[in-house]
Amino acid sequence: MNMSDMIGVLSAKGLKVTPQRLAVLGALVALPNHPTADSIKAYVNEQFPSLALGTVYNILDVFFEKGIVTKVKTDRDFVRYDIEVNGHHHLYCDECDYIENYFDEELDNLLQSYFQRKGIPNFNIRDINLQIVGSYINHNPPKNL
Amino acid sequence: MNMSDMIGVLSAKGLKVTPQRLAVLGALVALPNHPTADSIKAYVNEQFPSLALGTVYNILDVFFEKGIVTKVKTDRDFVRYDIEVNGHHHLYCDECDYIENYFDEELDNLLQSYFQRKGIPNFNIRDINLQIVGSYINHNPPKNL
DNA sequence: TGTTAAATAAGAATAATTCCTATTCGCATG
DNA sequence: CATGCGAATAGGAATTATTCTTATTTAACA
Ligand SMILES: [Mn+2]
Ligand SMILES: [Mn+2]
Ligand SMILES: [Zn+2]
Ligand SMILES: [Zn+2]
Repeated sequence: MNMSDMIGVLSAKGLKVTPQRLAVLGALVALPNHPTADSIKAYVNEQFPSLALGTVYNILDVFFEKGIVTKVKTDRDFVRYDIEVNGHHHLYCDECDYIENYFDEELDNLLQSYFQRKGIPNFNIRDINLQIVGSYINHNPPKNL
Repeated sequence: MNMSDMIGVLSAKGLKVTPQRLAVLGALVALPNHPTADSIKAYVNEQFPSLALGTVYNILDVFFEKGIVTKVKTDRDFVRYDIEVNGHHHLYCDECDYIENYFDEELDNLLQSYFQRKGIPNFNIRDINLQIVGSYINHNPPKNL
């Protein structure tokens, strides 16, 4: 995603294009591991020292409301953000805090047909996310959270 | 789960049997909706006013370490606890904060054989949890979080 | 270029959770 | 049953992720 793509993302949602928003969007694209607000701030601050943490939260909230990011559920006490808004699943590493995206159309079709056939009484399914927990072989995770 | 079952659970893990631990265990059994530390305290305090919130957290931590409870991942800023430690999935209601257990052996077999066949490169799967997001028809959730 | 509503910076406030420590208590031992 | 000890608890302080507040700045548009 290049600069004009990012400007397009913001404009398309009716958001003012500001350097702060572009920087946060760029961080979300650059950081591979579902970053926290804090790690986004740290990343952006290298080039843009004046960005305040409160502003990062404001921007992420707006992005969330507009569907530009999603939040990733963990059992730790902070939220992680995800620039990938198309439905996908996650690999959770047991041994570190790495969370990797997992796309699998075949799996999605399998699940869809399973629940279409079987259903859940009294419940309307809108979305299904798998948390695949385990560990990498020869794990060498990126440093950034 | 009755009182002697609960005493058995604690003893089996080498934990001292205290009234506080029994009360928290009882609350976990009684509260159907993956309660927070705070709602466990509120529930227990009705019969046991002296139980301190810090003690609830201590006890839940010990239970977690011993595998008596698990933590349920949400995108809100507090942790919810689960007395059901056997592998299962969750229905997340869109419209309220209800989280219901979902057991489905057929589904588990389906997933297991799928991943046995397909695998994930460089990753060892230990556990798979589905977050099934949607809404109940005619929803009338219990009051307790 | 000037106007204006929206966005930001900075710091205070909030709330879930953790930490600290004096006191209490379960339980093993005699 | 009494004693002693290490573990557990109560209560409050500390921490920390997140939210709130407000004065200042700025992007967008006429
Ligand atoms: Mn993701
Ligand atoms: Mn559960
Ligand atoms: Zn790892
Ligand atoms: Zn509901």
